[in-house]
Amino acid sequence: MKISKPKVTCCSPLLAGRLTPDEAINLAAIFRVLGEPTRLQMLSLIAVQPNQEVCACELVEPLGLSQPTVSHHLKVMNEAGLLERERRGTWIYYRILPEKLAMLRESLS
Amino acid sequence: MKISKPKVTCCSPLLAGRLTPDEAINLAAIFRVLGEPTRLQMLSLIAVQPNQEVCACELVEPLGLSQPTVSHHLKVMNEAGLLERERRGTWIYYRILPEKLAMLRESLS
DNA sequence: TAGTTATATTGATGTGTGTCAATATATAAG
DNA sequence: CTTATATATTGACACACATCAATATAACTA
Repeated sequence: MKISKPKVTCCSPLLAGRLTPDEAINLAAIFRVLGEPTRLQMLSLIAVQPNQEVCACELVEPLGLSQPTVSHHLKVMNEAGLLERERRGTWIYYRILPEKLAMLRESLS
Repeated sequence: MKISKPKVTCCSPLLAGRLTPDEAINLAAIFRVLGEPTRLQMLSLIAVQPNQEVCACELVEPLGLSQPTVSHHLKVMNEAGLLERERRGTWIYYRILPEKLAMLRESLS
């Protein structure tokens, strides 16, 4: 029996053939996550960190949003496969998953 | 005086530096357009046409949506710079603007 | 155990938008 | 001008979701 589920396979190329409804739903879900200015800013903030990661608390002040809102966006991007999270003590650090971005790039080709 | 406005310049690379709020808003607006399953299906339907174009009426039946809804999505994608439109008699034909997709690909790198 | 800090969840609220029926507009042909 | 077809607009409705305050949970420390 198969246990591991493929996390980074969702998108057949957009222009290569007619998308099935399921493919369209899955791909659109990821684009919708990127369709929020706040989340794009969070991604760019993570990307400019020297160690390519950031803890949730470090995002609240530069974004000017409440802690629950930041937590919500991080959860959304994590569940979409755009961010991975690692707990270290009290803090939780988030990193961008470049494979997911690469996959999105392919879907636009 | 300059008349033409640059249609295909909106997105600085997402991970190359901290996005300004304006950049984030502009880029997110395009991703939000792609964040709709119906619109992705429309793009893929256009892409598989032999002449890479389609008239609005040809989309209603395969999508199973009303004519106003199809018209609405076409307008959204046209205003986002993803589709160009050309009137030929009674019909209006839509084509994908590959430059826009290329620009989006770059923004994900 | 209690206290402190980081993160998550809940509930409420306002805004955005996908969808349709009905209607309007545009173009071409008699 | 009238008719027919293609496309756009309007208005209404339902649903999704970004946001916050309040609260809960988790992890560390004393």
